[in-house]
Amino acid sequence: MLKIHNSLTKQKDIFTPIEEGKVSLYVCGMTVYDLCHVGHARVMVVFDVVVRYLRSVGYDVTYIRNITDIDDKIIARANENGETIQALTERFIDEMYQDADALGTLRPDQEPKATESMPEIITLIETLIEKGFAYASDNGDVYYDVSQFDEYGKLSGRVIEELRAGERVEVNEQKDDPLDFVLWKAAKSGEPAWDSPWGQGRPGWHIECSAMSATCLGEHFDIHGGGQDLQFPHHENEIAQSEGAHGCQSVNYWMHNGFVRIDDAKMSKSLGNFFTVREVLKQYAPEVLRYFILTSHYRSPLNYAEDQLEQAKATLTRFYTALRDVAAAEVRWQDDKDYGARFREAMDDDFNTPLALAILAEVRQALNKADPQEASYLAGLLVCLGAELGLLQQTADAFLLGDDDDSEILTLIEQRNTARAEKDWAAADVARDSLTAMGIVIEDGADGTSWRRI
RNA sequence: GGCUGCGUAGCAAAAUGGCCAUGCAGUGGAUUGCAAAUCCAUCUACGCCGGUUCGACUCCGGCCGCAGCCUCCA
Repeated sequence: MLKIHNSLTKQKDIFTPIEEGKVSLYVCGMTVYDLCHVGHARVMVVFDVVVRYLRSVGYDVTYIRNITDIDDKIIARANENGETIQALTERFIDEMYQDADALGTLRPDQEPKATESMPEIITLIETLIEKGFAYASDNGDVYYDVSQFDEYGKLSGRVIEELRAGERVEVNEQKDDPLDFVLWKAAKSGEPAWDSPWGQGRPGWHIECSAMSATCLGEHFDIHGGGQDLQFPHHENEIAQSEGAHGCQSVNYWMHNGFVRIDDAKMSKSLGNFFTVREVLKQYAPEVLRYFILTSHYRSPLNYAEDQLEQAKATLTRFYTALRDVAAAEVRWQDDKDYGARFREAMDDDFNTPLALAILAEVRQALNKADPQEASYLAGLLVCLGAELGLLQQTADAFLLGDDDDSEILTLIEQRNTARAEKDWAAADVARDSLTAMGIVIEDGADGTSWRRI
């Protein structure tokens, strides 16, 4: 029985889909004006695992992740760079795919873009005005009237009066109330703009997700995900918009993943303390980053540190070492009564990937001890369990050896083995020292010498 | 100030009212020409103070410390 921690109820709820056997999932994606950083990687990997797991236990999942391709930052960056908004966003959408693909994340079923959803966005704003949840101001802005939505604050646990007391909301003369938020922004000169009943303008940030989720998944769907920082105000506002306009509950389960931190501070663009996925992948295999992300539960903070990546790398090396030279059998983990059952228990408990990885480690150890027939089964089990986490899907050689030229390595190994055959240990060690200097580790086994890169 | 969440061994990270997490690192042993890999064994825990209980890392209360949100942010 799958349980999901629901930000709306603040507890683990038993997951019951709206329509039996089907799951509709919407995840807030990237604003495309720069490269993805490790925080973005976490969202991608976490929800990738959610999708993989839900599918593996039989759900027909529709996975939507939007792309925000128009907003203040995009406009500012395009101006800075002296390029068009379209050129900028297309470039970074392409970069995003490079990172997402490297990390082995499955493509969402649909990736709606804000700029391609204008009719839906405008219709939604019109509905909100008709129903009295929104008002147009003199300058062509349209605002959501927070006081009209009784349940405002239900997701983030906020109370309107307290927000007002906070006094940190900037005063804007166009708004009736400082807490009201913008649905449609009137265009300033030179800004990209779309026609609307309120004049030329562009959508506010929150409205696009309400429009696109309803378009792709309907007015009421199962799971909405995103980073914890989106819980307020973005998701709170999304609820106000969707539920105000549609008059029904919009989302059953809200999932929020924790932050990536550096030195105990949130990794963020505004603090400037971020690593891009691209930078990390220069030094580590994508699978290492993915493994690192999954070593922590998705709701916990994840402290980014190089030695943690080294640990992840060492662990993966052991997994692939165990898989090396074993012909993996075709196995369905769902049929395995021991490890498979415990894996399911772990994942059913709000996607507990650290516990799931502990079970994979047990399989690995059993595999190392097993006789050939059992080994083949356990290797198959390991690979198919790994698949649900997006791990262990390469060949052992691809991970351990890489695909750089290895002729020199093979020559040295041959030299060393010739020396060993003659019991010329000094010469053998010279060859090995050369290999060590090249970052190569040698392993003499019963049937020959194998090697791997450090 | 308001609202969340967290504090587990050298590092990372789970579960659990009474028994093993797990990974990386360390130590001892087996194995090896020596290594590596592997196996066996093993050392380090539950922020502090009270309470509930036969028994608490686990439940309750207080304290301390940390992070996040309240403003753009995955």
